[in-house]
Amino acid sequence: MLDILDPRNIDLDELSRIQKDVANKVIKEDRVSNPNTIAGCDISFSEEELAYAACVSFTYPQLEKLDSESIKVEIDFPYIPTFLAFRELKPMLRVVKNIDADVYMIDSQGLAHPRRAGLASHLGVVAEIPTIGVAKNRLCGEAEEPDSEKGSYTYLRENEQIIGAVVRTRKNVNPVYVSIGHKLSLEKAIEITLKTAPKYKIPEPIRAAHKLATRKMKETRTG
DNA sequence: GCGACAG
DNA sequence: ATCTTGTCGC
Repeated sequence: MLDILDPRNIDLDELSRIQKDVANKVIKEDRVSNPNTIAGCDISFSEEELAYAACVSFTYPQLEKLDSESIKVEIDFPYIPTFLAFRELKPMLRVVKNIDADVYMIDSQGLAHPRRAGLASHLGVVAEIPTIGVAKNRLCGEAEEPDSEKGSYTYLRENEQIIGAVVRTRKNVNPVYVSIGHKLSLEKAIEITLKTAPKYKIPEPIRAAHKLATRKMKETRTG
């Protein structure tokens, strides 16, 4: 029996071609002038093949909660660095479809990816929505350490090109990795990231989505 | 060949 | 990502 979760049974060259195609379709300029609503998306995993995807929207820049949605999803692809989209794209698409917002913040890289097609960009291109990639860790590129004050940032570079920014959303706390997802400039992405993180390192929309997904997952485990 | 490697 | 209590620091 073929194990679909076994990385050895996957044609990574073919998936790389898909990612390069996605990268060519990414729009790096602002197609949203003044966003009034921002949503965050995330997924929580329980077992290998079961997870919960959540999306929560807020007013911007006031950050008042507007709407939320969470769904149970089947996972049919393993976690392989640089191929995260093939594991989380479908669940994200389903949950994003139910929540309306001007901009979507995704817990992953956007252009700050070896083939410039991280999950945030992939989702943006496929769903045709403005997205921002906000990751807790670096995938590729190099950058200097930003100042420890909140709001400071440095650019993440790879081969002389700026692919993202290392942003300090909280004083003396590890920075987040921000990059263009789709239909928004890097400057706008950084601005939105900072404005949606008034208190914690992780921007409120993503934080709320993560908490909702995790809560739903644990409710199913217990009850 | 070796190390790095979003979630 | 997830498994987990207390604990150090602003």
